[in-house]
Amino acid sequence: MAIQNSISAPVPTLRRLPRYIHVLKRLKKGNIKFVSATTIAKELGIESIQVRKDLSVTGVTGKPKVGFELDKVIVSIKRFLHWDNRYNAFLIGFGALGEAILGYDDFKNCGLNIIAAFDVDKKKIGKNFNGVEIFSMNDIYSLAEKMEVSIAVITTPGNVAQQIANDLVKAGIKAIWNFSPVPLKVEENIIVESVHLSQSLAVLTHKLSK
Amino acid sequence: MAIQNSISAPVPTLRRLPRYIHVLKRLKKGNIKFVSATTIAKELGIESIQVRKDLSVTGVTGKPKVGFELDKVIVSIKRFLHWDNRYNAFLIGFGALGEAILGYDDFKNCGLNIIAAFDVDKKKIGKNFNGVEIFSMNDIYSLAEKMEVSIAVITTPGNVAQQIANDLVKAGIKAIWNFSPVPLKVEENIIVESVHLSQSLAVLTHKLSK
DNA sequence: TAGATTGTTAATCGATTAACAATC
DNA sequence: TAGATTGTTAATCGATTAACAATC
Repeated sequence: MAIQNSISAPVPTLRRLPRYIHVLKRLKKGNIKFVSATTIAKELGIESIQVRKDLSVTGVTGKPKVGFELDKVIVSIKRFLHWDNRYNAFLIGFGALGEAILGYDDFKNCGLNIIAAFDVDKKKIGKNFNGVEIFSMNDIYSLAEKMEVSIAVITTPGNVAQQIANDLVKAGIKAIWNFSPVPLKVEENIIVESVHLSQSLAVLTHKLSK
Repeated sequence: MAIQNSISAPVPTLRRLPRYIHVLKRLKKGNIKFVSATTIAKELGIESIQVRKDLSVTGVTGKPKVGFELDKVIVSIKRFLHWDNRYNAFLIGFGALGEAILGYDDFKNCGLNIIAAFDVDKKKIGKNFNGVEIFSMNDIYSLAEKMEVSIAVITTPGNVAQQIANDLVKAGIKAIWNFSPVPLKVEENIIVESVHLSQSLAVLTHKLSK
């Protein structure tokens, strides 16, 4: 099987694409059919040339003078991000953050299909949240082997995150969305995307004068 | 009063600095006093030259052959990010995400001091969580005027976020940590730092082959 | 001392922005 | 048609990486 996915894009572009979807969906409610790069740019406070460059990587084309067809752009971005299907996912750690993620139904439109959650807290195990059952941490490996899971969302404390990651990789997981504070070490072909809110906070507080 | 804060740094550098603190604190537990840029880099899977460049912006210096003194680096980064003091903050929206943020005590070490929370849910109003009282949304403006608040953490749905931002800016807020999905429009001198988890998810799913 | 590491200056790389022909 | 907008190629900008002298 040949390695596909040769079509890539700069990470900053990938990160802007969901913002375009958001704006476009909002405009769509106003019954608008076509939109120019300038309009999208204004909504987001960026430059129109950047919007055109970004959209071009998804393969969508517009009409000079007219702009881009809303629906075509949305479909094109979604396909490019693989948001036109859903990857099965495990949620590891069902604290407040885990609950926030599981409760946010819109992630279903972002390729994420959480099919099981895991926690150490016996009071939570066996319960059901938003249609997803919460299992014991001990069941991760066996369930991961049984089910077809691509993504692990790790919201546990740092001290257990690496071990959990190891287990999941062994069980065949392909990608980790890491909310734990530790830098996970995994083999080359495993995708790790980490969210560290303190990084965002650093940008904010640094800009604030004392 | 002169405008200070002329010392700046690239945003990617600002975002890496908290990661260094995390690694350094971990090493400190092992009773290590000095560390080389190479060691830090290896822990994070990046290049040592990048670590040295990043650390240099904070003003800290190391000793050739020996490396950097752990404590000196931590103090230097914290000062640079203004994490050596705390900014008073309001948390607007006390859903699962708001609870996760309020419950994460380590943000206190990242310059963030949440002094009040706000929600529309009458069942939550008047309650206390992690030492912070939850008020009615209607009290935001009056309380913001009374208290010395620098930061607003907005975790509300998108449809009310802009109005809340407007009110808070009028009441004298300086920065907004925005978790709502809408792009907030505020006057030039207000700092807005947005967290959109779908952006991170886009990077992950795009890399995943179908 | 010799070797390792810092810190600075220069080179490279990649993303953003500009310019402009093509086109509806 | 004239004007607005796309899409592509080139120029600029800024971050990353390389090179290397200074130094403990």
